[in-house]
Amino acid sequence: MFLGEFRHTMDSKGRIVIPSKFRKELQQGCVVTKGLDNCLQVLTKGNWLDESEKMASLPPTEKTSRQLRRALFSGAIDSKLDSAGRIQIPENLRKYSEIGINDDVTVTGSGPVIEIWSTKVWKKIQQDADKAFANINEVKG
Amino acid sequence: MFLGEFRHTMDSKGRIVIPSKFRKELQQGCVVTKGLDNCLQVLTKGNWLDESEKMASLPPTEKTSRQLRRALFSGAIDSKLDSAGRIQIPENLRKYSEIGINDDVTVTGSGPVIEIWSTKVWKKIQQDADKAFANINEVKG
DNA sequence: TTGCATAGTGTCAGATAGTGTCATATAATG
DNA sequence: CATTATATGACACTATCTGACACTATGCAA
Repeated sequence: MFLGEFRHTMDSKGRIVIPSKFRKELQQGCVVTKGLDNCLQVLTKGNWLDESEKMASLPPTEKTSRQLRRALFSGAIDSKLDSAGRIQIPENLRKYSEIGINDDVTVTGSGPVIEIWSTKVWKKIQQDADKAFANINEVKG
Repeated sequence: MFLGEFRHTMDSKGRIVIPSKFRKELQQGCVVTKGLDNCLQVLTKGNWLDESEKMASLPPTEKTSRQLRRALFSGAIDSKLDSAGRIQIPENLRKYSEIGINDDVTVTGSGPVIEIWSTKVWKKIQQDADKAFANINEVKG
């Protein structure tokens, strides 16, 4: 279970530090994939296998299932922490998440997965989320 | 399991570099065939046997399955990586995939298979794929 | 058959991207 | 406050990619 919010930066070689609290669970390797709203997700090997098995079993003759498979697998990368607790983010995922070299990054624990955000994007998302949350409470009274 | 997305080019002799992460699994030789949606597929010997058995077992009375089978078998070549990790793409497959000499190529991991795309085609496909992926996650989430 | 043209193969070297390690700075902990 | 752990920048090192080029094989024409 991953919890919390952490500020980091992407180094000049495209690497991001994973907060030390998260490292133990990822020691056996992890998979980085595209998440919604331009974030990246980091999954443990176990979680990834569950996800991907669903996809692999879809019939390849169906166009949409082919598409799903492509999106999932091409947007994923199998990785591991280096000795300093960092992971390398490949170019296509940097682009997808709008995280450039030396940019600020927010890493959040989100239950079973870790999410990585460009801090710029994160702030915006969080404002929206707060707003929605406030509205719900108003309605409920 | 093949994962990720890589940019390369087809060299002046019709060869394509296979990303280093994929090479280990292909060391024992590989099979290149026509894939759906104008891509080429690269399979390990083992996966090729599985796939081709599946195809062979499709009912030959169905017209589309006959067509699939013909495309799959007639378009297939068995190949191996050269010392620089490249494979030679024969003319008929270059034509099928719309990859010309010196063109940009995108190589994607798609689970059990590797797909090779003209980058031009891939960009289109990827948009669709990402959309399908986003939709399914919205519903789930 | 011989010579020529074309396609494919093997090898190499420079450029670049990725990886590993270390030292310092900063933050967390007792 | 002292001590430890963590984060980040720097740098050297390695692997990979790419383009070049020479060599081989094949087919075609003279």
